[in-house]
Order: sequence, then C-alpha cells, then structure tokens
Amino acid sequence: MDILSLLEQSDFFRALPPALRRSVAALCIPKTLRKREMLFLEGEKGHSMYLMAQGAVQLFKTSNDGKEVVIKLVRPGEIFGEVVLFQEDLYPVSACALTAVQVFLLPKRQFDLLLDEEDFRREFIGMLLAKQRFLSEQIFRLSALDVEQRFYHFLREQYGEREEYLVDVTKRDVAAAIDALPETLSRLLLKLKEEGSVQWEGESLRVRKGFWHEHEAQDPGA
Amino acid sequence: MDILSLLEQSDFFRALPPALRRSVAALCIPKTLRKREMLFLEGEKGHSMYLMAQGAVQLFKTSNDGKEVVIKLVRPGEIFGEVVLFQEDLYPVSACALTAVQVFLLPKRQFDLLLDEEDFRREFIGMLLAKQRFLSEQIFRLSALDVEQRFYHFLREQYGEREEYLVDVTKRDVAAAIDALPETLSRLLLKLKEEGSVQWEGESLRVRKGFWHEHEAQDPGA
DNA sequence: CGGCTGCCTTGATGTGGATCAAGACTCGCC
DNA sequence: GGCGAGTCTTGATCCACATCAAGGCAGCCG
Repeated sequence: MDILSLLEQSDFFRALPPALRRSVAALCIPKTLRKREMLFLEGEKGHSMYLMAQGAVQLFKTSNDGKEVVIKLVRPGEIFGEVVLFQEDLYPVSACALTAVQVFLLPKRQFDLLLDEEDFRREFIGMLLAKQRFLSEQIFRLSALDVEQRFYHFLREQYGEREEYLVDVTKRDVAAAIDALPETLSRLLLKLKEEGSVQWEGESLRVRKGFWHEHEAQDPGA
Repeated sequence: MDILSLLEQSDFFRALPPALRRSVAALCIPKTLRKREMLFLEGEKGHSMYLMAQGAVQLFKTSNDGKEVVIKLVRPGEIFGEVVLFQEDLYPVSACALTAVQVFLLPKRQFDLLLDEEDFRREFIGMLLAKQRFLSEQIFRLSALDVEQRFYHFLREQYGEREEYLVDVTKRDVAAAIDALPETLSRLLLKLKEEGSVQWEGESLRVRKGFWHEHEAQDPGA
C-alpha cells in the first residue's frame, strides 16, 4: 500500500490541498511490524502519531497485577497515538500488532504545519470527537451488555453485518477485545454453534441467514 | 459566580486575549437547573456546548432496557456537550443535574470564532485529548478494578485525597458513578465503617488517617 | 396530623463469568 | 520424527455483584 493513496482514503488527510498532501506523504516514515511486535508502551515518551495502513493493532492498558485491558483495535485508515502531540507526551496505552502490520509514522514537528490548515483542523477535531463517542459507547457496552452481545458488536464493528467472514485475528485476541477470557469466548462459540447461529473454524466464520436481523444493534441514540 | 472570572479560571478560555474573552463572556447564556433537572437527552439535536460553573452534572447513556450507564460527572470549570459542535450534531449522552447547577451555554456559531485563535485551538484540542485519556482510563477501571477500588478512585478524583469531605451528591448517584447498585455501595460502606476506614453520614464523610497511603492509585502510566 | 415519595439499608438468593486445572491440537523447528 | 511452545477447548468450582424483597427513615405537602 503506498502512502499517497492511503492519505487520499483517510478521512481527514483528504481535506488537505493536494500539494500539501504530497509533502506530508514525503514526511511519513513507513514501518512494518510482525505479529505480536510492540509499537510503544504505556508511559513511554512519544513524538509521533501513527497512521494505520494494514493489519490490526491493539491498544491496551495494563494493571498493576498484569491484567491487560483492551481500549480499542485500530484498523487501516485510522489514526492512533495522536494524544502525544500536545501537552502531555506520554502514551496512555500500549500498542501491539495483532497481525503483520504496516503503519506510517508522522512526527510531531511535521504535524504542527498541518494544523494551520483550516480544513484539516476541522477534520482532525472531528476525528477526536468521533473517538470520544467511540470510547463513551465502549464504556456503555462494558457495563450494559453481556459477552454475547459484545461479541456481536465486535463482528459488526470490525467486519460489518455479513454472512461470511475472514477473521484475521486469533480467538484469544477477540476475547480480549470484548473483555472476556478465552475460556468464556470458547464456551460462547460452542453454544452458538449448537444453536446453529455462528460457526467459526480456522479463519472462516459464518453466520446463519437472518441472524443479524434478529440481533439489532443497541444504542440507537449514538 | 460571574461568567468572566469563570472564564479566567477555565483552563483554555484563559488562553484567549482579554478582549476576546470579554466578548465571549457577553455571548454566554447563563442557565440554572434544579436537582434532577435534565439538560439534554441522548439523541437530541444540539447547538451549544456548556461551561460548568457550579454543582455536578451527570452524563449518561441509557440502554434499550432502561439501564443507565454513567459516562462522566462534570464539575465546575469543565466543558461538556462540545461533541455537538462539529459534524454529527446529536448528543451522544444525556445530561442531568445532580445538584442545583449553574452553567453557561455557548452556541455553535460563536464558537467558530474562537477556533481561529491559535492559542485557544491548542487548548481546545488539548482538552479533547485529556478527555480521551479520561475515557480510556474509565474503561480500564471498569474492567480491572472492583467496586471498592472504583469508590476510592471516585473520592480522589472528585474531591482529592483528604480526611474530611463534604459530599454534595447522593449515595445513589455515587453508586451509579462507580457503576454499582445502591445496595452494593451500601454494603461496601458498612464494611468500611466496621473496618474503621471510611465513615459517611449525611453530607460528611471522613477517612482514617493514613488511609490514602495504604491505597495507592492504580494506573501509574497515565 | 397522616400519608406519600424518595432514599437508604439489610437480608436471602441467583448467576455470569472468572479461576483453576487438564488435556487436545497445531505448527515450527532441531 | 518428536519435542516444545502457543492456542484452543472442556470441565469443576468459586465469587463479586446483581436481583428480588422488605423495612426504616427522613422530608414534604395537603
């Protein structure tokens, strides 16, 4: 994936005038990670934000006693690590590649230039607000939905309402993403298989016709 | 509380040149609410953000089956409802006064002027990022801490590490804020009283000397 | 006054999901 | 080929917290 077309796809780099976009592209530093490689650690000093090009990155926090809490999975086209560009410069989360990953790195200094662009600014702030919505909803989900519903939400959010999926992350990672243990997800999947509604073998997951219709999304007001 | 000195206290209105600050003050619409009055509802269209002057406001989401999940309590000096100023103009949460409340309303249109100010912009974005940190930590707390630790965090965050508190919200609201039922909080408080560590009667809450020392905050990396 | 409406407490019981423990299965690697 | 490490499953048990149900105890109003 080349950087320029990625920028064109990305919601808010699209807002830049083409000339500036090209110069940003020139400043972006590409980086690839292998599965399970760490990108940065919670508490570390950071000077760049990241633009996701390929794969999946897990953002998580770690408790004193070692429990890892997933805050968000990042997918191609999304930005992360932008928290570090203003004021406080410590990453509030750790980032780990769940698959082979391709990202671009945009250093702090280059970034300031962009913010002078009125349109870019609007898009950037809009993106921050969208993230705020996402996190609020995540809080809601954790406290109001059970594991089963969180699993459905996960599928919808990551891959959309389909009948066949190619799941590119492990069950363990899915479990973590919906704040459950692998054991719990495993038992859930067994139940769903017996019900005939969801079947997940290897990378391929399939869902009974009409399934999504019977499982409407929560949270209409969002 | 008069609006001008509030603006001077507020983290990022302080960044405005005094002249502009005065003109903002002139544009702010004061509003007072009584306990339990609603300010806006999830899903409603909105055209203003709010600046908190006095009291406590609860931001929450409601599930299909009526469960209310508190996202955040807002305190004097904080901003809320700003999500509505860009793109999507529906409030993602509902807002309810937990006490008598004084707020100022800043309509969308006036707000755009402010964003042209370089310094203000930086502060505004900084505030959004701080909120993002807060929400991430909240997710962490919900999934990694038990009710007892969430209660301690609540006290620290709302009032600081003191020995005596004047609690201005009801137990029911505290319970909701730490994602617990009133019954659960009640039982916790009984336990803490028997241990001699926390005593809460009426509005006054007191904590054993040395208590905070024994209960260090989690989440060092934040 | 007496009754109502919120708030808070206390008790008995239920349960979703965590925890602990033990295989099974896969795959890369020597 | 076989060993070891990582992943996934399955079962038995446990526990924090929810749920359900009843009172107690204000404060307020007619």
